[in-house]
Amino acid sequence: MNTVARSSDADISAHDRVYRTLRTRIMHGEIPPGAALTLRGIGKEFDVSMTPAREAVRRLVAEGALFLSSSGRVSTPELSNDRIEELAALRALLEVELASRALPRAHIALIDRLNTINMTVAEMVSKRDAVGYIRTNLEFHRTLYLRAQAPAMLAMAETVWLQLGPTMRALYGRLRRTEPPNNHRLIISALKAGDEPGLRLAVRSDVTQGLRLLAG
Amino acid sequence: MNTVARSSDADISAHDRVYRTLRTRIMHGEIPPGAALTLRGIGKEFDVSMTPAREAVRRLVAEGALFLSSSGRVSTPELSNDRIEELAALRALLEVELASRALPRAHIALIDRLNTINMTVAEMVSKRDAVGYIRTNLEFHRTLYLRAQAPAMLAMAETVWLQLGPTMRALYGRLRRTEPPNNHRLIISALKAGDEPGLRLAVRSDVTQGLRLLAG
DNA sequence: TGCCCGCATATGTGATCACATGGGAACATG
DNA sequence: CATGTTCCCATGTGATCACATATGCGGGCA
Repeated sequence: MNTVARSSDADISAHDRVYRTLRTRIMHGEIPPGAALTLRGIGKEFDVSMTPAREAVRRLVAEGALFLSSSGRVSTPELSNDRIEELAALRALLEVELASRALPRAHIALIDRLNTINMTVAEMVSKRDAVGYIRTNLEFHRTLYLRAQAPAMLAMAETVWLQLGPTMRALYGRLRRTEPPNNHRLIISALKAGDEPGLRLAVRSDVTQGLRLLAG
Repeated sequence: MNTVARSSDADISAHDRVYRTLRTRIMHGEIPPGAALTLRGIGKEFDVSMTPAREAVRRLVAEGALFLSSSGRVSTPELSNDRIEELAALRALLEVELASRALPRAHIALIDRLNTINMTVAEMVSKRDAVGYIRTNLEFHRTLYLRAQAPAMLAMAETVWLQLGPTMRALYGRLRRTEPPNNHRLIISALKAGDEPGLRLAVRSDVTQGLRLLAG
């Protein structure tokens, strides 16, 4: 089977399909930290040869989504506390700016959509669905930041999410909280009121809260 | 020649050698915007097959250093003004934070090194050596930011430098200025004085100045 | 029983090949 | 001379193979 870019499968290249699927899995916390991946295993799962599997893995390594050992083996990263704190600081830096830029463009339709997404987030929390929570929580943030019209900045924020994916699964998995997200309501309120300082504070709190309780 | 990881060449893998070389070229502005690259051409230059060339290129595309057309051809990016402004804003955001974190650790030895580097920067400016200027200017910034002990943040800043590499070459090439970098002296002064607000302002000015004069 | 050594194999790396396709030059046409 | 068309080849994609080596397991030895 030497078929290249077959017109089924939406005309997408093989390595891109593999890349996108793995990226989503990692970002949403579907893979725990430290899990090993093999090129032949990936190839077998996606029914492709090692070549596209290698390209997808290389790309994910470049984005910090996967860790490459000195012998070339790949696995999801196991982040140190220092690294987690640094990534949290990066989230704060980037996302506060993104929210601030989105504020003047945040009309009522956006706020409605954020409210709807936030209800799904609360549902995931009550169901203790860690992966669902991470996915909808990121959807909440991305929906807001898309309004900032700053694609490079959003891409950087998503890269940070990607790096934190497996760790977030581990953290929220052991967290066991049931309260719906209070900071999200603060974000929506600040958007409604056009309150920029309040928005910056709410985003910063939302982004850094879950990562503070590590310390072990 | 099927030799894998031959012990000469510092035991570094072929794709890594290609990657590092291309990355440095791009970041230092040795390649103009819109220049096309081919896998076979890269392979021929580095005396490797297409495989490591592809991996290196993929990685650089993932970092935004190269642009991948819809048909798979790769070239250095030609950035829009909006994109340049956004990347400048990212530089400001990240590098102000890095400088601020480096400030409490900036002892006299560091300031001496920065002064030395800055003399080389001035020399490059007087020689109108665009590539040399970009290289030493980035060395100035990296030397300072290394003190921040924030590797993820520094990596992000370097990714932004990488994306701006070819564009910086084009901008400074048409700039033709001869004044030595004044903002660098302001940065050093603020470091000596332990003046954090002054440092933040100086870094922000230094980072955003050269990119303001585009507007066409 | 615990530890170390060796071997089999799983795994990554790089080369090479077959193939589809897009880009650009050469040519034709108005 | 300008513009559209055709065709060839340069180029990217993916599969497969050969090879070096790290990993991990099993057996032997203290």
